[in-house]
Amino acid sequence: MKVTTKTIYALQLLLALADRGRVSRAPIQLREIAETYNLPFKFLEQIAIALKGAGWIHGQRGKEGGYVLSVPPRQLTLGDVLRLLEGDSSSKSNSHHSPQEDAIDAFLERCKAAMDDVSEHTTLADLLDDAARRRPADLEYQI
Amino acid sequence: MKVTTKTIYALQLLLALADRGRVSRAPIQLREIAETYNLPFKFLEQIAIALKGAGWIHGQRGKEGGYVLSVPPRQLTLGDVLRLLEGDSSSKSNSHHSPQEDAIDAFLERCKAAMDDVSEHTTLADLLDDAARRRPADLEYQI
DNA sequence: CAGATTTCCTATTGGTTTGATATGAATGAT
DNA sequence: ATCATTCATATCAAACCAATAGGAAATCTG
Repeated sequence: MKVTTKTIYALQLLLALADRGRVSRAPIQLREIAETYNLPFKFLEQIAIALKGAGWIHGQRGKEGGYVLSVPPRQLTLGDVLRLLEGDSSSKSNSHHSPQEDAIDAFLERCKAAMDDVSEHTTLADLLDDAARRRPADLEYQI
Repeated sequence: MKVTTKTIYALQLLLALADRGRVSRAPIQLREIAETYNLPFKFLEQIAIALKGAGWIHGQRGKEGGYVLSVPPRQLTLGDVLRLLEGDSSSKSNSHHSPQEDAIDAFLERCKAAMDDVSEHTTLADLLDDAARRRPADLEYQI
């Protein structure tokens, strides 16, 4: 029902990397992203590691290091991101099955399915496009 | 993303009251519901008070007291229940509006809207029917 | 009226999650 | 070598969650 700020930050990070990746292939430092978007650097670090674990970004260590998106933005669905960061939530382990509980579970499952239908059909590229659309035209050239 | 057990219990309570309400108009005690469905009594009490506050159930105090559903099951949507128990979550107060954040917010809003579309169109009566459908036929007559 | 019973109300507790910071090791560019 | 950066853990405070506790208020029965 409620999405954590960790997930929001992750999306912002992915957005930033995708945005920069359109222009240059040079790695981008977390420190810079944290500053430009006003995000807690150390927290971002943890999130970046998680994203790296999923194989979506590549981290280059050392000086001049940073992160690069390692997946085409059109190929990464926001459902993927939500699933990674919001836990699996598929606690099918409840062995008690009263008809009432089953009906409730089924209802909640339908809610989740409706949400998934949106998130699985929205890609990072879509999000990037939407952000660009919301950016005033005269800022398009500040890149 | 994750629904609390409080909400689950609330739905079970409403289901129980709706089920009993089809037969008799006598109030049903929380103690009994807690026992038959194996729910923590004191916790149920709090939930019942919340549901009463929303005007969906009526509480009768004293001996032979209990709770009665005070709303037609077909009129109470599960969206109503979710909204009451899962907080409002409409934290539109964020005055910082980078295009990126806006795009992310819009995406999450679309997810929520998809969920709401299901929950607002599912009523307690639907849930009751579904539970009855899942109940073996030979238990229909145990009432 | 007296007593029993049930809802109503508020506080508190233990445990988990969340958001964030701290510290330092590993690694790579120059 | 040096420095900057990712990588990896550990820790912390605050918030939230599930549940319990204790009693006040109301209402039925006798």
